[in-house]
Amino acid sequence: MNTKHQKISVAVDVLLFTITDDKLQIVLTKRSAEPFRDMYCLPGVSLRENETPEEAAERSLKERTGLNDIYLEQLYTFGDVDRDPRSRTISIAYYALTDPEKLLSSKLTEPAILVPADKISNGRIKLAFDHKKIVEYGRMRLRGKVSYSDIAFEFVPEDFTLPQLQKVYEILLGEELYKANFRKMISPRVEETGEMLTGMAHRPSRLYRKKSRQD
Amino acid sequence: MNTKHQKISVAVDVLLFTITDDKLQIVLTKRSAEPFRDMYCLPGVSLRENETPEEAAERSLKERTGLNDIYLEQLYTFGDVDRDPRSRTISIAYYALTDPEKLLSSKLTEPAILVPADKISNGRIKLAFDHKKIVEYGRMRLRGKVSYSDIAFEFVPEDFTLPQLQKVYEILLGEELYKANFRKMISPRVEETGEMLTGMAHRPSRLYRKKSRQD
DNA sequence: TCAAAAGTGTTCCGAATACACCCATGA
DNA sequence: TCATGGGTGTATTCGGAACACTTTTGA
Repeated sequence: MNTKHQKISVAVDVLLFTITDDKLQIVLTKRSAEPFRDMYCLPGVSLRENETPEEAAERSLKERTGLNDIYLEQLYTFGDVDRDPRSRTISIAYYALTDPEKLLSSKLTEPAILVPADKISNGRIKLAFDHKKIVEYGRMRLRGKVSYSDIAFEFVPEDFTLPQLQKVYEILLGEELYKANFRKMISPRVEETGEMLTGMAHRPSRLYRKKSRQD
Repeated sequence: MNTKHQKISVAVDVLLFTITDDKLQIVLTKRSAEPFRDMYCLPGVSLRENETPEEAAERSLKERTGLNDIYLEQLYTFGDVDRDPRSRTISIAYYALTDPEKLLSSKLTEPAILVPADKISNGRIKLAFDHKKIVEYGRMRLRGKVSYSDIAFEFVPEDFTLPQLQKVYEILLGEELYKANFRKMISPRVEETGEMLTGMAHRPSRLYRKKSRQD
């Protein structure tokens, strides 16, 4: 490893997922400058000398969405030689997860919008740079992690009902689940709050909370 | 994302795993310059402007081990602010897998050596920079991927016996497996070559090959 | 003929799947 | 009272864990 000077820039881009309207959604911002002016892209920042990539990702999130303290994990580093037409730039991509309540209450700053992930995947919305690739990679990771981790909980508020949580699983996995079996699978990981969610034209559902530590 | 000039260097480090003497082994090189002179570290290169991180990883492998065309996958990008005392440097880490035959036949170039991963984990061998962290992260990933992927096959020659392959699984998982069950699990993914491995003081074992495509 | 490791068939168990049913509410 | 979705118990299936056994070689 030698440190001859390189002319390589380092960006940190963030893929913020949430679920609203029973769809996986992603936060985008509109580019105000060339190249790709007026196209959408992932919120990103240039890595500063005195911050870690993770801090840069948090900064980007904070700037664009006002969000703090949400699930954040490094996704992949994209480094195609021509991914940025201006200059050689690598992008350390992170993905973040939040429940829509938190996101909508802190409201997005101006040019940021929430779009269904499917509209990117199917090409209805085109993204600048190689950001579509980043989105696809992130969706893949998300799908892969659902079944063996607790990430699904990141998409619901602290208190939630099991039907709500089941819906999240179904959206992330892309398939319907059997109610009874889902409950058996999830019940060791949650605990009742004692509260109910009422007001529906059917039986009220119990509210649950994630168990802090599996026994 | 803006492209104000940064003074951030980009390195690509490679964690090459193999298995010899029934132990997981890692290729290291000795540093010839300050800082950390004479300490061991992972083989790495400085990312060039006209190459992708993956190409840089391949170049590093080629330089240090002569190896081509082996399993290579991006691991993680390490970016602590003070991970390199000389200047701000991020490291895009890759990990590579090879069977020992290939590695030993193409022999390591001078300062490169093969050491048991455990000697790094338990502190008997100290590495420069944050490379111990990279090693631990790589071992974690390796353990995680064994059960749901085919990476174990990368550690055996093209033709191998099931006891050989089982040993690889045991080393990667860190636990003993039951012969009969291991065979049932693995048999749909392999096919017999028709050859046998003879010369042992016990029943000869059949040679197998990885099935190209699962039916 | 014996030790050592290769190789195989069968039982056992628990978790995931599938099915069938009851419950509480607002309209 | 009924449509709607919440909630639960039980049978069934399947794959992994565990066990017991036979086979083939060199020494």
